[in-house]
Amino acid sequence: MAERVTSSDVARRAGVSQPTVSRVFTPGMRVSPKLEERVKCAADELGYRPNTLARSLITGRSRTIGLIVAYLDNPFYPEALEKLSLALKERGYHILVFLAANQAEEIDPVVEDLLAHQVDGIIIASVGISNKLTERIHREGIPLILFNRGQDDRRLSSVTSANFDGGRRVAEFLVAGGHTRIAHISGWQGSSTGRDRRTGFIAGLKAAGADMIRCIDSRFRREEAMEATRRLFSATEVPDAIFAGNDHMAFAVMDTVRCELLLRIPEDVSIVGYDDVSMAAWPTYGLTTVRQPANQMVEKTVEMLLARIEGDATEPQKLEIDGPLIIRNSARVPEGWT
Amino acid sequence: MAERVTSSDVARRAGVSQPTVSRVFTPGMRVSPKLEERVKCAADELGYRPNTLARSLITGRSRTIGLIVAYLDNPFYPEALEKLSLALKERGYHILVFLAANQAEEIDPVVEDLLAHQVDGIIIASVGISNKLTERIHREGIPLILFNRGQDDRRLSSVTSANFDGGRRVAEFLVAGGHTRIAHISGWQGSSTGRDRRTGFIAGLKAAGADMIRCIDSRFRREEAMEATRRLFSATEVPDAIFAGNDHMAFAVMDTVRCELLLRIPEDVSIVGYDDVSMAAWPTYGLTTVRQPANQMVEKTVEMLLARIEGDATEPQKLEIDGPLIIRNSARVPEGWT
DNA sequence: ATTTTTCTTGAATACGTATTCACAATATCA
DNA sequence: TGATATTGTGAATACGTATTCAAGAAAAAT
Repeated sequence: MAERVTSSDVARRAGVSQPTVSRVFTPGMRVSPKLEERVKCAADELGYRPNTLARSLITGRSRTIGLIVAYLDNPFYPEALEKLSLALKERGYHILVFLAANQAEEIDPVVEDLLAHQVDGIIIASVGISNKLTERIHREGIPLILFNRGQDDRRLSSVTSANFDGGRRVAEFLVAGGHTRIAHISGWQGSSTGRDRRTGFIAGLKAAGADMIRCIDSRFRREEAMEATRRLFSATEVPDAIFAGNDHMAFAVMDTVRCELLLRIPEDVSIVGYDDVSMAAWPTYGLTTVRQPANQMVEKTVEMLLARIEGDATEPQKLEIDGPLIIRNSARVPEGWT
Repeated sequence: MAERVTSSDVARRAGVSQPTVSRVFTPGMRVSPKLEERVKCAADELGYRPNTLARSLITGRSRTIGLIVAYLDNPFYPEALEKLSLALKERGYHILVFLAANQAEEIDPVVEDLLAHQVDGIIIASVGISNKLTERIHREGIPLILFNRGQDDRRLSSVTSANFDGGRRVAEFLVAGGHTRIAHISGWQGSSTGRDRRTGFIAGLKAAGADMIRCIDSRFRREEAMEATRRLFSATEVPDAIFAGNDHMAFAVMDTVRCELLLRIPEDVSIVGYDDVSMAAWPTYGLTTVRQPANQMVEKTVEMLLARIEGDATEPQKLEIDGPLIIRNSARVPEGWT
């Protein structure tokens, strides 16, 4: 019933050879205007479209990028996904999406799957990859980029924001605001992103002669962040400022602080997040947060990826993009802060 | 550099023929245990994986589903995407994702693109499709399902929630709650989802002898919903209840009502949404809303799709799944409401 | 007008796998 | 044991396109 129409069918109807049809549909190939018109006409009548699979089999490139992403409940990733999809579409690439549902899930088989699909490149957002697979991918020469996640391997490229600096800047901001009992609800310490923000934060506090009263790893999870908040406030020494490892957790903290503990923000406690997802600007939250410049991050990711796919094999590189602290109403603003 | 390893390479090394290698990697084909072991061993040593493209070219099925989705800023869709991806992965299918960034965008070329990629089926979430393309897809016999969106065409299958009933139920709930100045900020009236909820709502009001004081189409957009809210409250007759066409807009309404207009919810005005995204349960919002049973919707979508792909061609059908009204704190609860 | 060059086109082939088909080898039965 | 049924395997081919390669037509140069 699904009677496929092939280039040969078109050729027959247009009275030309199959290669001619192929040339008509291959950008950059020259065909005489007369034949081109005849072929296009016949193709339209038959409803012909080149079979991408067969084309990819020949050329060795599928114009498809594999994307692995987790944490879709954190709005940063849908936003990034949207931008990535758009940027790649503009350049004629498609996206094969895999969701690494839970953190613990092994992504190696997923990557194997992508390789079997002959993707031209791979973007991995917010998850890590095993050494064995890194080796394999490196050998096969297929470009891979870690998005919003670094990994200590010379062969891997990554694009992140300047997480250490961001964490440090938050520390300076909170100390300057006169906070004395500062706590941190950190992102997953098994991830570079979570670690860098934390170490940057600690370094910033130390440089200012301050310290944290408490640090709880809530692994970027809402429920854990809520639980951590309760723990923080059930201790004898109650925090007057909390830095959350990302916005997603910061919202959880704010919800808990306001609705369960019935405290005011920022009068009783200041909250700072990380990412600047669009929700952070919603008036209900008005979250002070470090912006991850998603547009630039995506742009650079795509750029690096395509450079390695189409151009000459560039060296792997780790890119860190700086992002500003966006000041809103969830944290006390120091006097005369610029 | 990217030295591909093919089934022939494996065959040579294992001392067998290429078809034998193929059989080893084709489930359901029988090969003697001895050879199977030899082949698997050789394959491992060489790092061989069957080339999905070549395989699909032969079999005519790519085990890939095309997914078109818009409105990724409405958390309902990332949630649905995640569930869809998971359900399809379990059944051995992959997802080729296309984002129809803005509403107005023509999705026809996108579908054409999917067809060229030989997808086995197509899921379109929250967007419509032209008659011409419907005809074409119907002719080619490739299964297509509209998700969370209906369309008046006998040839199209769709899975939605019972939007009319949902709207009606909200009306009954608000009237029973004693509201007398009820307004509706509707979803896009160009979509069945937006229309059905609205007409159901109106029908429910009418049945209860009530009426709307105002209805504004905010096309599922946050900004427009905020603007609509301001308009509602700048009129002489101010609403005491607002039904928003989905949760995404309901949050916008709540933000505006509380932070700009400085009114209390639900004391001054009741707000009801539609979808029951996970955010609706966040204590800050506690949104009373009609649940779209996303799990069931996804399950049914996948089931219908695969039935048409793998099984005998079933007739197109339009499925409506009922969802309950979830009562939280954003709307006054009628006395003795069950 | 003849040679050289450029441009078009078609015949043949390759991409990597799945699938007949025929044949050899083994197992089953009388 | 001989005939038949049953596997298991390899040679050949097909899937739909892109890409040599050689040849023919047209244009440019002599």
